[in-house]
Amino acid sequence: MNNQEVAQTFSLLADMLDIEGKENRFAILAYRRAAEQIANLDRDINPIAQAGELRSISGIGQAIADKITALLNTGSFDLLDRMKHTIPAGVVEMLAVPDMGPKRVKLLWEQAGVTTVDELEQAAREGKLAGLPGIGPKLETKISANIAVTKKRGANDRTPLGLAYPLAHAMLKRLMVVDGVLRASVAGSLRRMRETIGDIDLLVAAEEADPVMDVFGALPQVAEVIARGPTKSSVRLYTGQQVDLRVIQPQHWGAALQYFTGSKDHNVRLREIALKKGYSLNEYSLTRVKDGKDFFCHEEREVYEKLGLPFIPPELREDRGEFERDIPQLIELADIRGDLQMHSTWSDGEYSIEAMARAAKAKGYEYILITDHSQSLGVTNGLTPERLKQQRKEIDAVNALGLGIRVLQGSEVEIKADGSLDYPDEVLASLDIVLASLHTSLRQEHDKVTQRALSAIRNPHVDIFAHPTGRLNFEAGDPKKAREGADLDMEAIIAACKETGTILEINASPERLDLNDLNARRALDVGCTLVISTDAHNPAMLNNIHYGVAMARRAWATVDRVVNTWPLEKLLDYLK
DNA sequence: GCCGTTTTCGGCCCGACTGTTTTCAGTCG
Repeated sequence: MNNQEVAQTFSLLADMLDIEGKENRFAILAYRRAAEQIANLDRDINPIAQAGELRSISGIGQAIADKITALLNTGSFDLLDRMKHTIPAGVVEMLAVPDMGPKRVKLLWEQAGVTTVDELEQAAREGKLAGLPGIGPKLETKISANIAVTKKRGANDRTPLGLAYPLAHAMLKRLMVVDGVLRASVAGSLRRMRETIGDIDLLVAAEEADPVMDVFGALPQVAEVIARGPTKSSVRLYTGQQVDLRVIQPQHWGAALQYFTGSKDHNVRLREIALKKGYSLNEYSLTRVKDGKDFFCHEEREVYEKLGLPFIPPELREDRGEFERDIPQLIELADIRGDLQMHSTWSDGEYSIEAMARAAKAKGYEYILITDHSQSLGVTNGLTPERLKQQRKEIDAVNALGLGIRVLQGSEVEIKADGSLDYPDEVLASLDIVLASLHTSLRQEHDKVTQRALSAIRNPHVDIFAHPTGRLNFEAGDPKKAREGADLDMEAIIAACKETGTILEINASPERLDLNDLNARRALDVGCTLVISTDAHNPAMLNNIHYGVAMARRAWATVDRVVNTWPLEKLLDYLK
């Protein structure tokens, strides 16, 4: 069982206990916290369990550690078996329908015999829900509509960051120019730059909420207004996402932005710390408990300052150690000096080398690496060794133009299905920097694909292992199309990169984000170096670099560990 | 069920909105 499967098991257990309604609610909360910590773990839980070190994970005590051990060894544990026996799977699935929580699910199951989402849909349609305790005609209609939305979107359908980000900023841009709006920001998981986003959260400061709410509800992206109160509106977009807007008074800005950025677990920890220091924290202010005095925070930073904490950047607010460890000076967008993966018309890029160089110079870069595909990747017009030589002449010519940016020749060399590279060593040796990556036969079984990657990493000519897993979060033009990455032994890959000095790429293309934050953090913990590259196929795509920087920040990366923040001389020295 | 720079026992974050309610329960984040 992998980490996500273990986490889902405890989340399921908590759901079942919630519905049953007998267990102490804090015990259920403990199961949920454990699930969250396991999902956020940057290492495989199996070796941790084998070493008997599960209790070193925050939120896991002896009881849960024992359950995890049994789960990993036997596939289940007693309480899980008992609960699965007690509560039908279809009953738990009803929780995925909005407005259906544990109480209503239990009510419908026990008093109306509803045991699946389909039966719930039918019961709602036939008017059998209204009249049950606490349920009237409005809720019945709402549940019916919610089921339709759930079925259309799929239960746990989070939106990839790269789709949610432009959507949210387009809406925010419109809200910012509403009369009376003083400040506006995205919040929630989008501000933390998580790789997937649940609901989109927007925060606005204004004296009057109504004009903002009016514009919000009438935005062209909005299909339906779900809720509207004096400070909060929720809408559903045509593209399926829910967007929550909070409008607050300007003096509440700092506390509100902190609160709505989350994560939930981070905020719970922060409020616990506040209470220990004598303050109660909510989204409006810090309140001193002894005399009820309110301390407003105009800036988010003041919330942390008042509690005696360093400012914690949004990307770190996941309860992954940010309260225990020193907060380093994280890498920033402005630290990037060059882009070490991009394509030109020599293979499948859309612009000439000169055009890419000029665009990179305009971004303030000092160097770029042209990394057109290698010969075996036919669909991309990959380069033969002969064409590589011709390309070198063109690169020399571009460098002779005096554009103020250094253009290097590289290649994104295919790691073939048998683990060999697509160019002989003497060709690789002629390149300034060599990337190796997997595009084909990604579905090879675990050991085979891992060995294949390892043999490339161990080739002394290979400098960078690019978009390591090969996963796709979505595909431009077809957002629903995604694919899992190769089934790599990431721990072995990271160890080999550390041993050989091979650089691991964070591919900043929003379709990839590969390495993701957890893998990148593990790589840094082990001592690897990283590079953040856009894989641009046109000048506009160079701007995707911020997604990669965000992943690196979520991995706690500092400039000394990210090679394309270095001056070119230092980078080339390192590669020798 | 977890946890401790007040605690190894007694706590465990806080508020908005809706629908069903004559004062609040349920859901959500």
